[in-house]
Amino acid sequence: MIDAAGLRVMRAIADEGSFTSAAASLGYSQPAISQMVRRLEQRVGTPLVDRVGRTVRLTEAGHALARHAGTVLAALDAAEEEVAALAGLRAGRVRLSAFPSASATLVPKALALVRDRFPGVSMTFTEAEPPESLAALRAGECDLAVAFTYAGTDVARGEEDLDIFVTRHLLDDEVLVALPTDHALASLEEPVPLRALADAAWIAGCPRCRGHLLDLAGRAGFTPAVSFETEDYVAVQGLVAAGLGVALIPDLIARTAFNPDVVIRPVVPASRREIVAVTTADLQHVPAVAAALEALTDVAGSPDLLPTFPAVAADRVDSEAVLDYHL
Amino acid sequence: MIDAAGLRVMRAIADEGSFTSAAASLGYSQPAISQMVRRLEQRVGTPLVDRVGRTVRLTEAGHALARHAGTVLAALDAAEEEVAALAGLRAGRVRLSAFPSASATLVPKALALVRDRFPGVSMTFTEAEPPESLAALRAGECDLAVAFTYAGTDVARGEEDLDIFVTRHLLDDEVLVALPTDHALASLEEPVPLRALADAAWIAGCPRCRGHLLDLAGRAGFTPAVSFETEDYVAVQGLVAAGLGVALIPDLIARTAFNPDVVIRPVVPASRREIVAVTTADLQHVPAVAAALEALTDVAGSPDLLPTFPAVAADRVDSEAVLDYHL
DNA sequence: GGGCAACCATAATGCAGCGTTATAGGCCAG
DNA sequence: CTGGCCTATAACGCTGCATTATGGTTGCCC
Repeated sequence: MIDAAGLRVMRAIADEGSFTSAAASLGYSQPAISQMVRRLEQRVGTPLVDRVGRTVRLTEAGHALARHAGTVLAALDAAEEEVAALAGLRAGRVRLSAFPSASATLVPKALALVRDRFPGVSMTFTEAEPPESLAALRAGECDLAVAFTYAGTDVARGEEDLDIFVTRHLLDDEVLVALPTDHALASLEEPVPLRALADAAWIAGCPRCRGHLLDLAGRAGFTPAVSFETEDYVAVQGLVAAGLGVALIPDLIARTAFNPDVVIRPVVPASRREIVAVTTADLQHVPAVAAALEALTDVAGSPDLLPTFPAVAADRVDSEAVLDYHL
Repeated sequence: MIDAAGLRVMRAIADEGSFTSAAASLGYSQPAISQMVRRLEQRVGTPLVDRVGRTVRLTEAGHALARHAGTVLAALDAAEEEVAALAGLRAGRVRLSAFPSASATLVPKALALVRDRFPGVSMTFTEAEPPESLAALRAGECDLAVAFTYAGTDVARGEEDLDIFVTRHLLDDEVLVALPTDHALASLEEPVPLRALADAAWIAGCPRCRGHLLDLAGRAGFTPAVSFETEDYVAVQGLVAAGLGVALIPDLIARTAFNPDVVIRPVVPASRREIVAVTTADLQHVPAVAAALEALTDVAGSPDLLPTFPAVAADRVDSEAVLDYHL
C-alpha cells in the first residue's frame, strides 16, 4: 500500500516545506510530487497535506508518514549498502572446496591472491575429493569446488553429473610415473613406456586414480598388479622409494610431495588429468565467487605463481630447487 | 533502487523455499516472482538466488535482503498502521477554536459527542474570537474554528477572507434585546421595535457586535448612544439589570448567561448572526475533523442537545426552567 | 527406465503507475 | 494591479509489473 517512494516524498515535503522544492531536492518535476501526494492520499484515505493559500502544511497523517520515513528509509539504505558491499567486493564469503593435492599449491596461492585483491572478501576452505566437493556444491554447502577429471575417461562424469554445473579449466596435470631411484628405467632419457611396467608391482592412489590406472593399462594391453592402495601420496612415494612398486602420480602431486628417493618420469602413452574449478551457473556471477574463480585461473596460468616443475630425473633435482616449489 | 515489494518477495522466497510457494503466499503468479527476482538481480548487480536443479537457494546477497526485509517491512507496517488508525478514527487530534459564547454550549456538547463516538480521537480547544480563530486556522495552528458572521453584514468578510476556507452552517442565532425588568417595553407582547430604543443608553458587546448594533440602528434611522462596552456578556447583562442601559444580545448568549433581573425580548427588525464551523478544503476531509464537524452539526441541529430557549418575558421564566437550559 | 509431477524460465500481452511538458489558476507582495 | 511563486490539471509516453500460456529440466516413483 505505502511504498518507499511515497515516504521519501513525504519526508522531502516535510523538510523542504513546499512541493516545488521537495521536487527539486528529489530530482523530480513539481507535478510529479503533486500527483504522488494525491495518489498517496487516496490510498490511505485521508488528506496528508493541507493546502492553504500558496503554502502546504502536513496534516497529522502526513506528519506520521514523514516521521516513519526516516526509519523505513534508513533500514532500506542499510539493506542496499549491504548488497552493494557484496556486489562491490567489499564484503562476501566464498566457501571453497578442493581436493587434497590442490590444497597444497593452487588453493593457498589463490586464497592469498583474493585476500590481497579484496580484503573484505573472506574465503573458507574445505578439503574434499571431487565427488564430495561436487555433492557439497549441489547441496549448497560450498560455492566453488576445485576438482579434476581424467581426460578421456568418464570417471568423473559417471559419479556426478557435471552438466548441471559450470566448469572452468584451470590446468592440465600430466600423469607421470614414480620409480625407485634404482629402478632399471629410472635413468632412461626418453619417457618411460607404460608397457615396460606391465609386470611391475603397482601402487594405486585414490579410487578414481586407480580407475585411471586400470583404464590406461588396459589400453596398453595389460592388467596391472596392484599391491597397495592408499590415498596418501606421501605414502605412495614412500612405498615407491622403498622399492615396493611403481606408481602413476600426477605432476602436481609430485611437485608437492617430493621424495628424493623417488624418480619421477614422463610416461607414454601420455595422459593427464584436467583440473577444473566448478560452480553453478548462478554462483559464477556472484562477484566474490567470480573473484575467487579469477584468482584460481590466474594462479593456474601464471608460471610465477605456480611454476611448472619439469619432470626430471632425481639426479637433476637438488634440494634447493625443490624448496622453491614448495610455495 | 530496492523497493518494499522486492524485499517482500525475497523474504517470501526465504520462508517458503521456492518461487512457486512464495508466489502463492503473496498472492502472485509464479512468473511474477521469477521476473521480479531477475529485475532485482540486475538492479543490485549480483545474483540473489542460486537455481540448482529444481530448487532455489538464496545467495549471500539474497540472504542479506531477506534478513533486512523484516526490519523494513515492520517499519512500513507501523507507518501504515498509524495512518490507518488516523483514517479509521481510532486516533487523531482535532484542534478546535471557538468564540466564547459557543464554548459554553455548542462546543462542550460536541466534544462529548466526539469522545463518545470515537474514544481514540482527542480534541483540544482554544477560545478565540472569530478573527483570531480564523488567523489560527490559516496559520495551521488549529484545524477547526467555530465562528459567527452577522448576516447581511460584511463584518466578518472584511476582516478575514472566508473564501479560502470551507464553512458549514451550524445555526442561526437570533439577536435579541436585553432590557431591565422594570423597563417600559419589558412586558410588551410583541417584539420590541428597535426604533423605540433610539434614545436609550446602549451597552455594546464585542467590537464586531458593536459594529452590528451600529449597522442595525443605522438602518432603523438612529445612532445609538453607547455608554458601555465590554466583551463579557455577563457584565453586559449585569449592566442592563442595574438599569444602566439596554443591549443587543444573541440568543445563544442569553441562554448561557442568564440573569433573572434582565428581560430578553425579540426585536424588530429581526436580525441574526450565523454561527458556522470553518475549516480548510483539505482538513474537512481528515476523518477526525470531519467527525468533529459532524458532531458540531448534530449538536446545533438537535433540539435535545441544544434546546431552543424561547425569548420570553422575565415574568414567564422561573428558575427551574432556566436551570434546564444550562446544559 | 519411462512417465509423471514439480518447479523455474520465457514469451506475449495488457494495464496502470508514474514520470514528463505545457498550461491554467490562485495567492501575495511591491 | 501586475508579476512572481506556488499548486493543480491535462495530455502524453514509457516502463514496471502483473497476467496466461507454454516450454524445458529435474527428480521421484512405479
